[in-house]
Order: sequence, then structure tokens, then C-alpha cells
Amino acid sequence: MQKAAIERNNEVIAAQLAPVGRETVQDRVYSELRRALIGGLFEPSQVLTIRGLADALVTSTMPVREALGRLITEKALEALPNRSVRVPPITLERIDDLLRARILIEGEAISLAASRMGPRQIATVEGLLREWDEIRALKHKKDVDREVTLNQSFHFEIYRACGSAVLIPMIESLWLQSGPCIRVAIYAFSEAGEVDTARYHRTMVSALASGDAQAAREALVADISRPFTFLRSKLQSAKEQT
Amino acid sequence: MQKAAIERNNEVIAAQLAPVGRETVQDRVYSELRRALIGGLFEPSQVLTIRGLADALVTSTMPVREALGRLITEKALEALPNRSVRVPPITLERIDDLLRARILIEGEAISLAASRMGPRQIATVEGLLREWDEIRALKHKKDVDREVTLNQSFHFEIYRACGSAVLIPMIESLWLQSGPCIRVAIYAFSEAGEVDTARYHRTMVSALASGDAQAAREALVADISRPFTFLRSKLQSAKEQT
DNA sequence: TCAAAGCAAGTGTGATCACATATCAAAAAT
DNA sequence: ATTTTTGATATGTGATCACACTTGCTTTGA
Repeated sequence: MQKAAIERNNEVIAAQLAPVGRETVQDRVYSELRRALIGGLFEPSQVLTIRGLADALVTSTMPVREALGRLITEKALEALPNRSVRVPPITLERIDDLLRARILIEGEAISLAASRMGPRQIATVEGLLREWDEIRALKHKKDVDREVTLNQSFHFEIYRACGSAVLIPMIESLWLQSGPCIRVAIYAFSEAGEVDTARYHRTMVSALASGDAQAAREALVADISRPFTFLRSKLQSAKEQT
Repeated sequence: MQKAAIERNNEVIAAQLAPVGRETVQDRVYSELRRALIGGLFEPSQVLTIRGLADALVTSTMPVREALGRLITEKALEALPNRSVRVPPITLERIDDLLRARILIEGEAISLAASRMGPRQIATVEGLLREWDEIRALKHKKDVDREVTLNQSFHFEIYRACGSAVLIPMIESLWLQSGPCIRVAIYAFSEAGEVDTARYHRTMVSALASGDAQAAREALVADISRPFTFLRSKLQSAKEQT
């Protein structure tokens, strides 16, 4: 009986081959729409149609409608009584509501992460910070998309360390809801704003490295508050003009 | 021109007729599954099939698969790599994780509600409390479903007063995730447990009536912690036996 | 000239079909 | 007797169709 030999051969094969994964079309559509939403590629109040998205993503309507349904339950999109779906419009109340929730939950997450991040994770986020500096150094073209992605990686690398399978999906939902809002703030941000962001991020990392949960939380609150307060004042003045 | 007369006639009709509403089949399926999950009608680790649910709910597969997808994104259900879906199993870590998140978010919600609930809302929750007492008074049959519904109404009547369109869906998601867990605790609860629940609820109401956010939060934490710690010790001992 | 009716294109929803994969028990091979 | 193979059934996924409703423009009527 060559059972042992076969077993050994299978193990060798398993070591060489990476799992191919079986992502469905629906999952890819969902991920793509998430990416677009968080990146602020859709404008607030923009309406989305199933067939339109299906054409744009080169699939049929079926995966799109299922992805839209999922995004609607996450409040990342909004179902109108007309049965059409749009990205939620910005209001003053919504901005304050979102910021409060983000401070509450992301603050808790980073506070938990402070006592759980090892040198390994600290090094990773420091690497992301360095990568960011490099991009800002050669500032010929405004690679906003790259910065958004990097910012997202930075934050979620920290949140992932909090070890909560419940909090992280909630934070993802909050980012999904905030995405269309803060994009307009990002575009309007001057060089000064980005310098601030980098400083807050560095403060967060050093606080995390020393296990100072309170300092990390405060730096995070300052970081995520800034685009919201900026957007708030902008909306406020726009409202007064009318 | 009888335009004014027509207008008046239309208003009369509008006053007599109630909006008929256009709830889709998918929405009804979703609501029904939510109710079942929060009520703990499904057991942890139970697998659900699209066609099975479609038969049980007397519809086709289409609305069911969409409802399942939405519940999966809310983490109320879990998609296995086999592409089958089940209600998430209970683990010690998950219990602690859920309780921490619920204390954080529902605590914030009730704290906000404390300064926003008027006499009108206070009266409503007091009415729910009285209704509960009546049910407990004629305790011939264990109407657990009714108590679960009443408990849910009580809490969400308060949460709704917090005025946050962001926090409330998150709390709903947390209840969806907790439902299958706490059902086993509810069944095991003795009469003593229910008396405690009623006491905590009364404490909450009087704290809310006097606008004492801190006291309301503490009573809430005690209320929602109890089934979790009960379940925790039960799971702990079951684990030690093996 | 302007409001109301009518028409046509577009859109979401649900049903059904086809296909690939998963599951499990019976049969075959060792 | 145990393991492997095989075959039948069940299940999720995506495509397509039919239907109802919405929307915006054109046409009709006052």
C-alpha cells in the first residue's frame, strides 16, 4: 500500500499551489462598488440603475441587483420610494451623526488595539506612513486615489488589531457611509490639511507603540474630525447664502 | 373652470383612504427572517437553504436569496466556503465581543435619549412596562415570544429617541447577531431572572424621566449584560466538561 | 397658450432555466 | 472490512424573460 507516499505527494503539491479562491461575480461587483463608494467616486444624491451599473461593469443585472441590495442594508445606498436607488445626500445632521458614531466606535477600536499591537503590526503601519511620505515627496500629480487607499489601509491595519469581529464590519459600514461625504472635503483640502493628517497619524503610531490608548484615541479623533468639521462649515456657509 | 372643486374632492378622497404601501416580497421575506433571528427561532450553527426557506415562506427562490444576501452582510448569517449559509455558531469570544459592542453603542444611544425623551415618549415606554406586568401576572402559559417582542419594543422605543439615523441600524444589526445566542439564555432563565429584568427596566425609565443619562446607561448595561454572562458561564462549564 | 391625457422608453421585481459544484449513499476495488 | 470510486440528488449562481410601474415627452383638448 502506497498510501503514505500519495499523502506525501499531495502535501508537496499543496505547498506549491496557492488556493485559487472562488469569488463570485456578485462579490466582485460588491467589492468594486464598495471601493467606488469609499473612494468617493459617486456623488451624493447620484442615482444608480441596475442595468447602467451592469453595463459599466460588463456583467448581467443579476449580480448587480444583489450587490445593491447588500449596500442598501448597510445604509451605503438609499432606496427611494420610487424603487430607484441613490447614494444618500449630505445634510448637516447626517454629518454630525456620522462623525459621532465614528468617534465612538473607531475610538473604542483603537483603544483596544493599543494594548494588542505588537512590534510586527507597529512596523507595518510605520511602513504605510513612509510610503505616504514618499508619494507626497514627488508631488507632481495629485494622486488622490492612492492617498485615499493608503489612508484606508493605515486605519484598518490598526482596527484589525483590536481583535473584534463585531466592531470592524461596523467601521467598514461607517466608512462606506462617510465616503461620498468626505471626498468633497479631500478635494478641497490644501497642502496644509495633508500635513496635519500626517502629523496626527504619526502621533497615533507613537501612542500605539507605547501602548498609550488615551493618546491614540485623541489623535484619531482629531484626525477623523477634521474633514467633517471642514465639510460642516462649508455646508453651513452654503446654506446661509441661499 | 371647476379646478378648485376637483382639488377639493381629491383632498376628501385622500383624507379617507390610507396609503396602500408597496412592500415587495423580498422585503416581507427579509422582515420575517429578521423576526425569526431576533426571536431566536433559528439555532446557532443551523444551515439554511434558499429553496427550503422559499418553500417554507411559500415564495420562489428569488426573494429569499436576496434577503439572505442582505442578512449575510449584516453578519446576522454566515456564508460558508461551501456556498451554504448558516446562523453563526456561538463561541466565548463572540459572546464577549457582542456584549462589548452592545454596551458601547446602546449605552451611547440611551445616553443621548436621556436628554431627548419628552413626557410623550416616557409614557409610551411606561405603557410597555405595564403591558409586560399584565402578561407576567396571568402566568399560565410561557409566552416567550410575546415577551421577546415586548422587550424589543421597549428598548427600541428608547433608542429611537436618540435621534441618530446611524446608530439605530447598528443596534438592529447587533440584536440580529445576538438573537440566536440569547434565546438559549432566555429559555433557561428562571422567574428570578425575569423579575430582575423588570427591575432594571423600571430603573431605566425613571432615570430617563429625570434625564439622568448616567443612571440610565448603568441600568441598561446591567440589563443586557445578564443574559450574556449567564450564557458565558454556561458555555464555560460545558467546555470544561469535555 | 397651457394643462391634461396618452404614449413610449426605461427600470425594478419576480419566475424560471441552465450549469457548475457540493453532498451523500451505494457499489466496487483493494 | 476498509477505502475509494461512482452516480444520483440537491444546491447556489448567473442569465433571461415577463410584467408592472415610473418617467418624460408628445399630442390633444380647452
